[in-house]
Amino acid sequence: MMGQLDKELLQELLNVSDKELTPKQTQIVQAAIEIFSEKGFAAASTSEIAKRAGVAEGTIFRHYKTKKELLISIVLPVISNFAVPFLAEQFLNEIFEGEEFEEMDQFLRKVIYNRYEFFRKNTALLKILLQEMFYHSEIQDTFKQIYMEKIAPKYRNAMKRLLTKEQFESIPTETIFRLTISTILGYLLARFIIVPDYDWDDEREIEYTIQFIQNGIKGLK
Amino acid sequence: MMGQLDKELLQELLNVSDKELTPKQTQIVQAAIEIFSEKGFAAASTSEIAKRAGVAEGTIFRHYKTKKELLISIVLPVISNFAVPFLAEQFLNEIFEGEEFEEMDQFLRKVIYNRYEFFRKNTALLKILLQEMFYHSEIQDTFKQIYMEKIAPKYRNAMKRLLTKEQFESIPTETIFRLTISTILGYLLARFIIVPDYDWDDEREIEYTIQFIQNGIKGLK
DNA sequence: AATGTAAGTGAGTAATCACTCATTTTACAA
DNA sequence: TTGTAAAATGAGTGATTACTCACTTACATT
Repeated sequence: MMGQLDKELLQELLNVSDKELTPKQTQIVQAAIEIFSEKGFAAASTSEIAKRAGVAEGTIFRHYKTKKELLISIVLPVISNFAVPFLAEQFLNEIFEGEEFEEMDQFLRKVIYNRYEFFRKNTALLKILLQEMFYHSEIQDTFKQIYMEKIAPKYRNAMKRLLTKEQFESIPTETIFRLTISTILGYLLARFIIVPDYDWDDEREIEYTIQFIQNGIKGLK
Repeated sequence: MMGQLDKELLQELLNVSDKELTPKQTQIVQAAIEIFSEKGFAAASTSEIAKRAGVAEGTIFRHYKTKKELLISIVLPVISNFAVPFLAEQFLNEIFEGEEFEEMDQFLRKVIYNRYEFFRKNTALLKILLQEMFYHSEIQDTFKQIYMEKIAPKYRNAMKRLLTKEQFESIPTETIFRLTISTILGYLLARFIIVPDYDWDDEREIEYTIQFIQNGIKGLK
């Protein structure tokens, strides 16, 4: 189960604001991720987390004031990583270094394969995020802030390059963003969270998904 | 809050297998829908449900053996109604009575406007379904059964009419279904559950969504 | 080796949980 | 009006919950 967890993201989780975690604290975070993901936050008990972590229940509350604080410390960093294609300068630069021709194709392919790996490595964390975002305002607020400050402006810049002038001026980028993200997330959620046991032909599905988005956007007027 | 609930669906909920519900039982179901939707199943307490329903806590367990049985009795009928455009013969017949030209456009428009109303009237029920499907195998099993027995074959029939022969034979209908449903659900979930307070221009969004899907599919090869 | 500080422990606590059941209330046919 | 079965009640149950705290252990520094 934990073999699936992205080691880099875990590392980041475990070093919130330069603070080193003790070995037992690491065990607590790992156990919490597993159990929150399996049963949901509300149905997960601190006694079960302590048991799976191989730790006394009191140890959890040495490091986290409440069960909710433990959840938040796990989930908030995931949001930033979720949006990383729009945060990292380098990521978009690499796309625009290629030939002008078929830039949208490159953009989509790069984003989808990158986020595919992210979902594959962090399925448990993303399931927790997906579930709990509806019930915790801290998560919603962080999401909105990152969308407004980081994602939306960067995405708008990317679309200015990738769309025709008429399209960029007449169609709201929010709408194009919604259509694109729905299609990509629809694939990744189906692939890793809703029906992971289906016999997926990933390469084929991703190619169809890229074609679908590209032609879908191209035809908008 | 309950004013939003689809009266027909509620009626169906309240008459599971010809069984009439007592007035207090109706109040229990209504309160449970509200509270499950607000806090999630696991975080909802039977005492709070009883309080909001204006009923003694024991009354809940006169009608439902367990809290979970109450949830299941509420959620399972929603799945059938969720899939209704693909179940009702009449629905598809009306679409195919029109001109051959632009049949796909009619199909998408009819499905989207129909499901838009369904989401608008049953937001609370759909939020419960969305949340709890990941944790209760009864819900997952019912979903899979309805998809395999009802939705998939009917959708395949519809696509046989709406796609070119080459497309229908070369592209898996499951993939086309996934791409179409992702886009439609992406819109409806954003519209009613994720950011319902956004200032939505529904007619414009729906038109773009139809264009996007139609051109997206048309370009698949 | 001695000392100080941080980490870890686990029994204990009050609150809340889903659920039970003996009893009362209600609805309606006779 | 009376009899009766179904519906409703709410105090009570044991189990579980998140969280506390007095105490022990581990470990780095001198």
